[in-house]
Amino acid sequence: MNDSEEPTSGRGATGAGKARPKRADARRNEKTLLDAAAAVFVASGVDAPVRDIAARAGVGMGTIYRHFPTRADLIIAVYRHQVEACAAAGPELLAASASPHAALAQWINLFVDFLVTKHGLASVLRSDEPGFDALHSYFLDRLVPVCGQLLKAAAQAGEVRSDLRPLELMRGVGNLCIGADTDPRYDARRLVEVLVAGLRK
Amino acid sequence: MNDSEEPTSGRGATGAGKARPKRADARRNEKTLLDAAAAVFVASGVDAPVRDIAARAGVGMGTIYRHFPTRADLIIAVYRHQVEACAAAGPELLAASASPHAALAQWINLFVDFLVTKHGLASVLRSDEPGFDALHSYFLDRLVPVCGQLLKAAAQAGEVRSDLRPLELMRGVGNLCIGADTDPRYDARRLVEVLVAGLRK
DNA sequence: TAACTATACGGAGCGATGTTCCGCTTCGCA
DNA sequence: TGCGAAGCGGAACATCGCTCCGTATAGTTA
Repeated sequence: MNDSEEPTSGRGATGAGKARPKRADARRNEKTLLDAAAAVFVASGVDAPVRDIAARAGVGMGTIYRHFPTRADLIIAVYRHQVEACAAAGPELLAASASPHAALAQWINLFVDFLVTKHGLASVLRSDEPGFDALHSYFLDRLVPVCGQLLKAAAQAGEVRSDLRPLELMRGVGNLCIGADTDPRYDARRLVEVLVAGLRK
Repeated sequence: MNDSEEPTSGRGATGAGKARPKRADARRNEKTLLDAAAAVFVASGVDAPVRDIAARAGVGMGTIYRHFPTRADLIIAVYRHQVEACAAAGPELLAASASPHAALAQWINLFVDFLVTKHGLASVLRSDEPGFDALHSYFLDRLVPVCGQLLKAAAQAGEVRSDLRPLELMRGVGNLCIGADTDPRYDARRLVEVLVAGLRK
């Protein structure tokens, strides 16, 4: 596919005309912005103000918003690689593991580790906050099918109940991870483990 | 206890001097504000702007903030009765039910019903949002002990695993309820049910 | 090399929101 | 009836996400 970090959707919306390549400074700034955003997210959490990211990258607000139409798009771009990796791990685990339920559990662990290590990502994943639909949708669109595959395999093996949709499971796991990074008394991993245990028939 | 709806903490902070009673108009306004807030919360969700509540009550911003130092304090005051009722239901269920695990499950259902019917309450319950510590703390302080009692009874009866702290269970259940009111595809009740099932030894 | 134009940039500014501040009003007591 | 303290209203402040538009520059072309 297109290997450049494009914000949200393919750009070739209007007809077949091949899109003009971006100017050199624009490409440079996009990279700079992604790096700055990643650094700021680590330092201050995913909720960090857009202004901080712009300042860190040494660019103006306008620049950030031309490259990433929305705060959510920037977050998506920063974590796209890791989400893709997580999605790819699903089938691999299923193939490598003897029991589908074990594969499901391992895959969910992967997802939880990802969420828990990104300060505030889980919080921002919940749909309600306006403007974050794109973020929510991206995660769900990408991961729900994978989860569905694992869940279906486990259900067919008779290992788990079959009345739970992958969407619900994913959102449940995501929700359980909220706040795991700010309160040491709250161990999201363990709760997710309990949830996954509850899946068993 | 003190039957007046006091914002956050007992007011008699400074020494033993008995606090002067509030002026009549102040008491009236407090009631008006609580009613207005409850109505606005139902209509627009718990995230409704403070200005809307002030407008609905026909008072200025200053008035709201003198009675409730923070948006969170107002939310607490509005839902205090129901939270207390939920807390009181714990021991009753434990006494009435044959199996402690069943009592726990029923009690959690009560809590989930409460959360799910208040638009946006669950979202606002997560600690991270600054200024909402009070809300988070109130719910936890009030309900965690009750949950602990039920959990302990169930553990002692050998019905559930004993390595999960009540705080974690409560936060997990609360988190699972986030977004249940905005997305019909997400059934929080069922997920909580799965979680509670996972508690079983 | 020198114009010239599409592209990109910067940051002031807008609208929303939570919260604070302070001059004015009103209650309730003497 | 007067007066001080309690209470009130809402303008104003700080912080957000995001938009707009005048200016700068990359890259092309003569």
